[in-house]
Amino acid sequence: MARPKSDDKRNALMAAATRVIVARGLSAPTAAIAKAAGISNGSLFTYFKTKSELFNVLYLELKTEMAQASLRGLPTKAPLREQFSHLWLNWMRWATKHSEKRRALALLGMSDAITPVTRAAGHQTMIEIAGMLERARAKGPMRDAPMAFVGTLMNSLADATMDFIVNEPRTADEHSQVGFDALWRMVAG
Amino acid sequence: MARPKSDDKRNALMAAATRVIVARGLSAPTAAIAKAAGISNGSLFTYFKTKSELFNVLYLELKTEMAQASLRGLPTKAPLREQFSHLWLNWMRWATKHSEKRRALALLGMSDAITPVTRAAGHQTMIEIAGMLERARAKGPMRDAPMAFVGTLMNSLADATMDFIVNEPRTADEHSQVGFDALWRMVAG
Amino acid sequence: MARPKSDDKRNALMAAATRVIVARGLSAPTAAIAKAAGISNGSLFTYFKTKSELFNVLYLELKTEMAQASLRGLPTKAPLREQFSHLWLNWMRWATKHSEKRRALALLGMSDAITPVTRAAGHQTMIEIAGMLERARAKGPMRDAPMAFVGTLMNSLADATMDFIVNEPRTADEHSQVGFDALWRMVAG
Amino acid sequence: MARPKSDDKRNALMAAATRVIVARGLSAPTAAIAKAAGISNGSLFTYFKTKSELFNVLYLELKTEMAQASLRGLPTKAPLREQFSHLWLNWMRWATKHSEKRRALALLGMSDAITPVTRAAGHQTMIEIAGMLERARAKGPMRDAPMAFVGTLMNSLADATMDFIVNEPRTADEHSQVGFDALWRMVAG
DNA sequence: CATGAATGAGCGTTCATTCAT
DNA sequence: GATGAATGAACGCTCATTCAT
Repeated sequence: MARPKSDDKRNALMAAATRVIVARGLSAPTAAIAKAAGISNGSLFTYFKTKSELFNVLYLELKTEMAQASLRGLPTKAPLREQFSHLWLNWMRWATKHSEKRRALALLGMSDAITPVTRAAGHQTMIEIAGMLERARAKGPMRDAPMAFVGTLMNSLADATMDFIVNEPRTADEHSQVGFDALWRMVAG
Repeated sequence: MARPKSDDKRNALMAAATRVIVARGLSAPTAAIAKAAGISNGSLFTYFKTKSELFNVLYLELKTEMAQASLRGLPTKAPLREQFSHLWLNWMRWATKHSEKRRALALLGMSDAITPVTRAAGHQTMIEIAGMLERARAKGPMRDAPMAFVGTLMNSLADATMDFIVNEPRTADEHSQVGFDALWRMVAG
Repeated sequence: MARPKSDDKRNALMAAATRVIVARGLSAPTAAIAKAAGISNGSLFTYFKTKSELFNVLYLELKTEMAQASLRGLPTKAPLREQFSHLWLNWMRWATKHSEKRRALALLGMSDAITPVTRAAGHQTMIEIAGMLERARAKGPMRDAPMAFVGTLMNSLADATMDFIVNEPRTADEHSQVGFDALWRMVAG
Repeated sequence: MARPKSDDKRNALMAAATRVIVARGLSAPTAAIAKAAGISNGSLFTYFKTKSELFNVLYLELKTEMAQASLRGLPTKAPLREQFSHLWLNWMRWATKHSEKRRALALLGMSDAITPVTRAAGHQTMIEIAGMLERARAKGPMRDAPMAFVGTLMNSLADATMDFIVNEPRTADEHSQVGFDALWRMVAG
């Protein structure tokens, strides 16, 4: 496995891509990304065979980071609602703190370049969250709806909440809570 | 007075743009759109000064059509929940029936080409829907949350529901209802 | 001969072309010229088969007008130098007064569109002036140089003088005189 | 340090631009220039950011070359008239020998693409020539005329002479002399 | 492996000219 | 004849990717 090339540069490239995608959109030239990473345009392609590969890897990395941030310090013994609330607040805080990453992730999510395989892997990173959602709705009004649907609804609510709080960082925690309560009402009744 | 600008061609252009955007994304070449509309590449520019203008006009037209479809046959005298439910089902049916338009609209919504002015006009088309939402939450648990936030949540729920039913047209009505119930629980308690 | 179409429009087209060429250069679109003339773009081509033809006709018309203006009121009985001086001042005054026409003429003169035939015809319009030049240098230091050469020199001097006075209309007459004296020294010794 | 930008290619580009501009005018496509230089159309833009920049650089380079050619071997100790004559003949010989460059320079001189800054720099290259002209006319009949005017007249005479001799290379030197004598008579009396 | 020049397909837009009305 | 929409070739420039150094 061990990557043959410099991890530093690879990371610089990821960070640069995040910044540049946010600033210039998905059509950002590879040359701009390389420049922002402090390396030559040609070198980008020794780290990622194509622009598309860079985007896929970045997408997955950001998604993974986001999922892991959500799970940090989960009070495993506490009641479900409290666990879920903890997770949700982690999630929102990550989005607030890393708004650039979150924005890049959102953009990448709608890129044609992201393959179904990558999307599936992205879902996998959230499997624990999905598990909690599953339990949360088990006795609620959505107990008979397909999980895929419920998951979609949760994600859309999370995205909407992020969209909102990113622009109003002052009241971030407050609105995060409002978002969570809304989710819980929706799912657990 | 010479050949007048043809409404047929204009419409063909809009329809072609819708199709081609869905098929090839926002980077769809104007030449491809023109060809799909059965006209020469140059002619596209007698109908729309720039690609960007075409996108803006199309965005607004689709958004307007969607909003109007939602309001069709609204039972103005009925209780609010029934009215809203009617509207929601209309909305979802339009999305199911015109899934290409709905997909194009979603893509256009994230295009850099769409100006703030166009976005604002787009919001206007949904003002009646926003009014109903306002009344729906007036006594509910979200009565103190900013309307902008509640609106965002509703839209995200609508989008998520559409995303889901578009891929499962058989159960569209059923899941639309599930989506609405979720919304109502969230907003009106 | 009698032109079948409106002389008014034809003239408007010439005047418009003059203005537009000065303002936007030789690459001025035919549509811009038509618009400036108050007619439709298509109509331009009923008056001139091609853009090139318009340019050739305009070139010749301006050149003719310039030559005729030079000869106006020529004191045929006066000594040669006085006649020539009169002509030269006429010439310069026309250039000062119709600086747009003069500028358009200069631009047209270097257009690839102007055919050798048109250029030859343009020379013809100046044949009387050439005759005076011929007599002026008959006993002077350039008596053995080819007339074509002497003519070229005179034209270049005229152009340079015009270029100068057009930008300094206040001293136009004075510098015109300086230009003429220079010419006379050069040619007649 | 990778493939360095090749001077050969740069020069090929300049030479090609010169040829193609003469052959096809100022509207010569960049692709034609690149092709004539033996490189790909895209590569032109690694050497010159825009077509306009290429034109400006070429203009200045040709103008500089012309000015330097004029000054080669100037007999600094000789009387002014002899120095000036030497310079003039150098000038005309360069024009005869490099008639394509001279034609391209003339065309570029009337291009809208050439910026005032470039034009000013072009003037600078001829500053020594202007100095000689200044001294030549110091006691002559044009001693009171603005130098800008006298300079314009000299240039126009030079251009006219070049125009003439380029088409008659056999008698080039002879007519160059005639041109110089004319200039001297005009300026120095 | 790093560099950045080289490549060439591709794009949005313009414009002289034609042609339906 | 007048109009202005229709046409399509052409252009300047960009950019992902390759390759010589």
